[in-house]
Amino acid sequence: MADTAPNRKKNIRAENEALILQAAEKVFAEAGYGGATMQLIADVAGLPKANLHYYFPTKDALYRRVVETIFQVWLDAANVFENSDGPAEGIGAYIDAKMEISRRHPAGSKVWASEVMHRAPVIQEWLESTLNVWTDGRIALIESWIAEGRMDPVDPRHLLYMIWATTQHYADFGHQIETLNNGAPLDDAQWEVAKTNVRRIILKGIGVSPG
Amino acid sequence: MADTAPNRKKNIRAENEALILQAAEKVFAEAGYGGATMQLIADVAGLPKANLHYYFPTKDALYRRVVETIFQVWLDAANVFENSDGPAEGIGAYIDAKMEISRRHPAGSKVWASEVMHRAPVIQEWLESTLNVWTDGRIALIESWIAEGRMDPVDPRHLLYMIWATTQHYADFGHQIETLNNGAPLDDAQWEVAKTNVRRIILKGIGVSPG
DNA sequence: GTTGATCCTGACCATATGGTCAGGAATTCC
DNA sequence: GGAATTCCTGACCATATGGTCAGGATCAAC
Repeated sequence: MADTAPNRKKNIRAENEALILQAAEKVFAEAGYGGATMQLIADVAGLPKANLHYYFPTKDALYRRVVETIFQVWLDAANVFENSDGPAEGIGAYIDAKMEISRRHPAGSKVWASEVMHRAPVIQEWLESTLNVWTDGRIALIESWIAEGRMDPVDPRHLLYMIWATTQHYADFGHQIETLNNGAPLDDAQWEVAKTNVRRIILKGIGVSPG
Repeated sequence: MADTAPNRKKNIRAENEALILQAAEKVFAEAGYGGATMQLIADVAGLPKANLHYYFPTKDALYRRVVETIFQVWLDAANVFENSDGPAEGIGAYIDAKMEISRRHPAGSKVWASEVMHRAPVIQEWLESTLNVWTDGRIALIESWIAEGRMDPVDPRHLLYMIWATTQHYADFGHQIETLNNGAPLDDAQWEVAKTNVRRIILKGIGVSPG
């Protein structure tokens, strides 16, 4: 109680924007863009609807900000790949990072999935530029590993798709997984099993012994 | 032109329902339940909106019928597993079948994904019963293969998740894949590469030599 | 060609939703 | 303490959407 009072009005804007963005991410994830309502987001954030429009002029603007936030998370994880020494470390760590995102940031993953399923009205440009470049870079890296005989000659592109698909599945289809787990979310041990299985099957599948 | 005229009014109901269901699946897939409008579905189907309500009383009823159709497709593919002789054939054929569905029925896959992401308002009961039973059965089968030493001792549940995730990814994230393929859908050869890679990596990953 | 059944649809309605705005409350700064 | 700035919000509006309905068209059967 000694550190909330002092900031009053100082970063009140930042705080409220964060509050709204968090609520919005949750609602957009659970209802989709079309199903989400400003009123519901306001309720989740615990603010009057008019207040949302004070910070974010339109629903679209709010949605865009939510999606932008998700890019950042995605990019952060993507960089694990960069500073790696080889397939075992690079791909293994990337899988771990993406599994961790699915666990800690499931709503973001769902918003991304929803966005792409709806033909990426907001991130299309980003897909064509940043993601495309990133993917090509990673493909080149994987091809060099293949050329050096450090892994099987699989198609790098489809390997990436498999990693994305499998890791994001734990977020996007979390409800289905929960249902098949007697209605309970995966606990720590179960997440560990999931992560280990994904890493092991993929790494062995491409001829890499886990390092 | 000799066989459409005679049936007039005969199975006109069946024909129109099919037409509407097809349009609805497409629209629900692209816009989500909340974003889809009866008007747009009507436009896609080429019928007046009021006509939709003649065949389907509410948007919800129409959506349910669409989702039910998708179950059927899913179940048909699931049975490939049943009549198999071992992991190489059973899992390999299952992967092929699911890849084929992603290719031929992408809208259905998206509707399914959307439904699950929104906490399965329609199919929850089905997830808890049919899917749960099916999954347990397949897990038991895989465990028997493991016990017989015909594949590595992986966690069968997470293996299934990986297969679902990877194969459905080609439908649900089809737009992203298309964008990363210079804006063009995968052609026949590319689909073959995708299928082969998925099958090979997973089968090798679980210690099965493709049979 | 009349009857009964099914199919079709333009016009209409009630509601929900995104968005606006005028006026007021806090807070900071001098 | 008062001026300037930022923040807040209840009440309101225009529009879009799901859904209704009365009346008409079409068709098989006889």
